[in-house]
Amino acid sequence: MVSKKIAELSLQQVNHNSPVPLYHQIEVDLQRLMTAGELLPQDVLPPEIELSRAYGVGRHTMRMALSRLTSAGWIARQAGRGTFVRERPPRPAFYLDDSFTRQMANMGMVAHSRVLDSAVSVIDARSPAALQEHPGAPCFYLARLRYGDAMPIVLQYAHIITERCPHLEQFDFGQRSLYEVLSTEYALVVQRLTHTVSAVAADRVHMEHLRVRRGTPLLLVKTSVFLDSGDIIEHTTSYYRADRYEYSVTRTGA
Amino acid sequence: MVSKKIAELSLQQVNHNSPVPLYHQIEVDLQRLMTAGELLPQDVLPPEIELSRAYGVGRHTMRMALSRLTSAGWIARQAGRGTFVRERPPRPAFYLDDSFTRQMANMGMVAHSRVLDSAVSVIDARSPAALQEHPGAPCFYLARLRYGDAMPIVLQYAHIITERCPHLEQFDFGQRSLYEVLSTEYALVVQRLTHTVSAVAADRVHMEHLRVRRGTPLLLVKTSVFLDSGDIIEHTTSYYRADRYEYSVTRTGA
DNA sequence: AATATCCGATTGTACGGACATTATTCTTAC
DNA sequence: GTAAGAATAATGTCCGTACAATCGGATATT
Repeated sequence: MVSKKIAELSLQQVNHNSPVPLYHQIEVDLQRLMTAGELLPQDVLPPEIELSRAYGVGRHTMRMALSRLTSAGWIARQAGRGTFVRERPPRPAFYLDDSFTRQMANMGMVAHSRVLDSAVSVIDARSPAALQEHPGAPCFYLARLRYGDAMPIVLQYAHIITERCPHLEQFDFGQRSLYEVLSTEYALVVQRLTHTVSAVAADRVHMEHLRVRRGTPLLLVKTSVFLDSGDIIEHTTSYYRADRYEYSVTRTGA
Repeated sequence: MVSKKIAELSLQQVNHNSPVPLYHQIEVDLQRLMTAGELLPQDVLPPEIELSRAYGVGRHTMRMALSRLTSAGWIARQAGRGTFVRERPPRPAFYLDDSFTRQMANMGMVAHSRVLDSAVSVIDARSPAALQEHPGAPCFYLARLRYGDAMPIVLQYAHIITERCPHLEQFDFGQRSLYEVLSTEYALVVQRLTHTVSAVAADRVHMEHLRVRRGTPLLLVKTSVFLDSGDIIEHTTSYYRADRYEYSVTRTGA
């Protein structure tokens, strides 16, 4: 278990005159090496004393940077052994891209979807409960069956309120994520989203589309998306095949 | 905005010969003052230099304690102003134990639980897959049926690796959360936790304890808790009655 | 009276050194 | 050969100092 040599790493020199604290400049630089693949999971960093010399800072400053990277989950340290690069560099807790496409890609599957129904309408009493605060608001409705490779995975019913993003339906959401379109085309910022996960037994509609037996347990995920104005912009109800999909979430420490 | 005087606080002296780091002894002492009400939200702590003198430690050690209390959410510091006691002492985003109790309370129900089985053992091949990286590690096993009012809600199987927290079983987790005990008694910091949610059909064991019919869809939640050292410390498998419980999570954007 | 300036209090950043603790590796004794 | 012990290497704890940055209030100026 030999540590990386200083010479093997393209450390970027710190700027002692910058108003940015030295420890933070070092944090950013090491994060760069880890995201760029110059430092890989399981790799052992050079000892802090060597790093401090290489960066031209005191040991205390170097330890400050390493300690903060430890709290943030980038690295783990063990007395007497060394400093190790952690398995998965922390990702933001907030995925703004289409998580279904991403998860399928992670599992080595190709995601695609079939539109079952779509309509431009308004919010009325038959719309999901989460949207009832905006009766009469124009909305875009989309029912899709989404596949991983050739297997149906999820049946999704999406309602998007188009009051602040007219003609949203013109975009191709096979290519772009909703969040990306809202941000670049309408300058709308997603501030918060909530997921509520439950389990239900498959009924006749699910049986047909997801090709499961009646009563098979399905994951029911309700997603609400809110803008920084506080208004809800999207609500989606999704029925996942529980045998082919897991909902997972990571929380990183206070 | 005048700060508390040292004389007004019943600081407990630290033990310089203890193997417990001084900064951690101070952390625990200040937490005691805050939970006991001797220091209230909005209160301003004495300046770090006075505190360090009062505790008989160097400024660096004092800052270390205050810095850790800051990360944990107990206090907030502002250059030029002072150190303030935060509004709500850190809440369980994290605490397993506590989160069930809290959720039941939110729904106006009284939570209690029945221990079905508990044992001190070691990780072996029959242990959950998530723990297989630590074969032979000592662990504490706890199977519980948890109720909201008189209704069974969830069947939980918890494995806690006690390698770095021996005799963890002596604490009463009806009163204290796992996170709080790890933090104050063992100076261990929870860095990350992951939840994986799936759905399964009730089998015979579930039928009996949760009092549901065979095949009823249940929410299967697997929780893994990791320390800042990168090591997993706990894994819990929970079977929730989906008709009485929803898993929900909110993500707030950058 | 309003504005600008200074000053003291407090936290933040950064340097230095000393010794302790932990894990690994190497040596030695049997 | 194996096991105990010694040396080594790494992180952890703790102390000291110096100066910078920030904030609030007091003072001085207009």
